[in-house]
Amino acid sequence: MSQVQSLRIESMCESARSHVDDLLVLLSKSKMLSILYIMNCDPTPMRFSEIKKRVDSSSTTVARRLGELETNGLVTRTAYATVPATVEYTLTKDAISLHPSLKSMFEWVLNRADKSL
Amino acid sequence: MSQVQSLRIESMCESARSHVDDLLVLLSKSKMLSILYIMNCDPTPMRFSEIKKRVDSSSTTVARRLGELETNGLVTRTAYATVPATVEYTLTKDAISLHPSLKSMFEWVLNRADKSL
DNA sequence: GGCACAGGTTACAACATTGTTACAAAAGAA
DNA sequence: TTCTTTTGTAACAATGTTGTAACCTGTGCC
Repeated sequence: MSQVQSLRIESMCESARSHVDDLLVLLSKSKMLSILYIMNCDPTPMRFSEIKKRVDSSSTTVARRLGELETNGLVTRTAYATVPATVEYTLTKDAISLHPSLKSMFEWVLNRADKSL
Repeated sequence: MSQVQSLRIESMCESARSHVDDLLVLLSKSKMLSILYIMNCDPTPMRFSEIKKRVDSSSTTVARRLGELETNGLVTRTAYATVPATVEYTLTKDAISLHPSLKSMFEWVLNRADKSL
């Protein structure tokens, strides 16, 4: 293999690794796993206030997380021109496909939390 | 149900919820999922330097993460009086039981990272 | 007009986390 | 004696993240 090819492949791997890292950083942000889990458990469009109530965090943080999820194509945001405003968030297919992992991870967490009581 | 009972149960739930939150905070710390995944994929005792190399982070952060994992009963640390010092880290049974979730989560991440190239 | 509501945004101060640098211990090799 | 190695720790400055408080929109209701 030429040095050029080798370098190109290496840089591809670098790029792939950085994408992986980006995703892990995204998933590791505070409340992110909770938001995904909550939305996955109740797979109907969910309103901002409902999500905020369930994850128990500030508007700022919830808005930030939802924005990041939207940017990364994991949720879609739909605003309705009602009064007062209604906004619904829905998980995309990609996010839904994460559900099995998320579910078993939360089962592990719940199980462990139980034991430590 | 008496008010006392109701309060007790409520406080138990509060306590359980806080344990869940603590675990999620732990798992959401930087490099934590990577460390658990790396160690789970190669389920033999792993040395500090090997972990550090594979997660590609500073000694400080790796040491902090491993310390937190040990505190939470997810890894055991064994030091050998060789020269220079040798220290091996092993996942506990509890951490190993997280492997299926972790594995499918990483598959999802890798899959998504691939697509975004 | 003034208030309420949902769903945010902005600015900012407080707090948390990170990597860097320097250091340490222990003993064998040069 | 000094160098090397592994596995860290301590201090600290830089950076990142959080919640709070204030504010905004648009409109129906009193």
